[in-house]
Amino acid sequence: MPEQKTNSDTRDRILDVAERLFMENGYEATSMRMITGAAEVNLAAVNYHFGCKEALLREVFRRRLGWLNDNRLQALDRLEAQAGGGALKPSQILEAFFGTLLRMGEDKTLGGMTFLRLLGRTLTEPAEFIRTFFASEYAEVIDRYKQALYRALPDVPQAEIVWRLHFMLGAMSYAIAGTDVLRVVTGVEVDDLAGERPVQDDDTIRARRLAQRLMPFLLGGLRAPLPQFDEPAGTQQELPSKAAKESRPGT
Amino acid sequence: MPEQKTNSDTRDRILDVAERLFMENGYEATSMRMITGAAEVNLAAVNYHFGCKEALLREVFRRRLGWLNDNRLQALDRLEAQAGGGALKPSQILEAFFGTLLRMGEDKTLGGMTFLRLLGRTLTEPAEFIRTFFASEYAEVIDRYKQALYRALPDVPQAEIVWRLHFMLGAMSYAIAGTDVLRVVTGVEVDDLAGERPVQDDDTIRARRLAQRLMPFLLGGLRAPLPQFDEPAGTQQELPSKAAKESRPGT
DNA sequence: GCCTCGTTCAAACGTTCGTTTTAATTTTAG
DNA sequence: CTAAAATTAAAACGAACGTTTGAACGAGGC
Repeated sequence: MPEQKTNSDTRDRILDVAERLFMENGYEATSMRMITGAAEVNLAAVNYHFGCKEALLREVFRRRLGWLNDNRLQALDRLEAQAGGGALKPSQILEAFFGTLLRMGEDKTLGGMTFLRLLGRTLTEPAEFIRTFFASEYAEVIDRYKQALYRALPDVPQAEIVWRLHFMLGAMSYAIAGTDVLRVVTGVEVDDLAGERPVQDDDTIRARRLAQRLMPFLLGGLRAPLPQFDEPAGTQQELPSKAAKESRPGT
Repeated sequence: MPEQKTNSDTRDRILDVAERLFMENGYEATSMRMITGAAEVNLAAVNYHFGCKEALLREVFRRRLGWLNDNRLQALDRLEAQAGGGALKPSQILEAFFGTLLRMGEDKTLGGMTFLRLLGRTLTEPAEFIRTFFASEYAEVIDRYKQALYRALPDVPQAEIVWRLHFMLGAMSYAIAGTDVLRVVTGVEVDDLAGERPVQDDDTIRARRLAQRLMPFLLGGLRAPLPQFDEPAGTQQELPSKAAKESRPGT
């Protein structure tokens, strides 16, 4: 019966290798034999320790998402405690949500950029078991942050906030999913551009740079003026009270 | 005279079905037998008409991306002509790039939302042949729009513009990839929120609504204030540092 | 010693994959 | 009309897939 008691390093080696290979090739294109071969364990070890391939993928995520979403909730708790019942600033909320994630990319013991890229790519996988798994893992944290954003932006229709949360998740996932995706479309390495220091092969620097660039973008999008709907039903109000509506970058 | 069952009928039926199934299941999880079965053609017809499965996927995209990127270039040509050598407004550039795409979602003869969702999901596929194919298909249009953005935002470092272009592509792809992805994370249907009229099953309305909400977000992100870099050894604000590294309490 | 039990191992299971083959059929052209 | 070419049909190919099997291994308690 597959029941783990001891902390066999076989189990962890499988998880580490699977995490990397799922990221590099995707779930379907990564075979059990690729995983067990790279991990130098027997082919049957995966089924013994995890049951089946689907369960292996779930476990790869469970061991990381547990930490991630726990810390996200704790970060939100801290903010709300020190706000003493008042509404939080949108920037605080985004920092707690996205910053916690991006900080995982700096810590190899938390999966580093490998896990972040895997997460970004897997969020678009259409397989049903993946979608339902993510839904259950994310349900609580998304609900808490949604409520926080509702309070932080009382003048913005809630549907609009959900849409923008969606947009932000997309921007983050693509940004995370790697330089790869960008290179596909732009044809260049981001790091090679505009006199920037060549990046050393260090996930810490990569993750920190990404965070520094992503957060302003997300905040700008979140606080953008509301769209004007071309429907007969009335005109929407303008921007939420926040400033920085027409701020041009630079200058 | 026999039926109009010409060869191109078989070819197009395969392409239409493959487009839909690749969108629903992803490339790897869609088998030739699923495609030929749903298209009601013989199994060998795919290999006869397209050569192999990879070439089929490429052809599915080629017939759409050709129109898309041609129109994107034409839209940019029009804008630059009427600007008479001057710089364009960022909103014009985004409208030409993303608006052209989103308008495909309103036109069933151009693939409609099915193709848009497929495109959004496929951009993250890690398979090498897909990446190189997209790189060649997108090379010209991306370069043109990049240059236009450089001129439109002369005070913004070019590396920053490339990053934000990346973020915008990500937000768009996720938004496009469907309500599915959002439902995974939020657990709700977007259309059910905040007193919005339930959407009728009409891709035209869906695509138009998406465009109206996405464009302000993208523009807000593109023009957000530039990030402050903490160049010397980490003197940034002390955010909730990594505490409680291995916590998975309750849940 | 022997027994137990969690783990590893080599081998094989049945299924499905993308592709090819061979023959029949339809379309095209002189 | 006839022959060649184009297209479809049915069956089979070998390879790879996820999974299962049953025996062997190795440490710990009696």
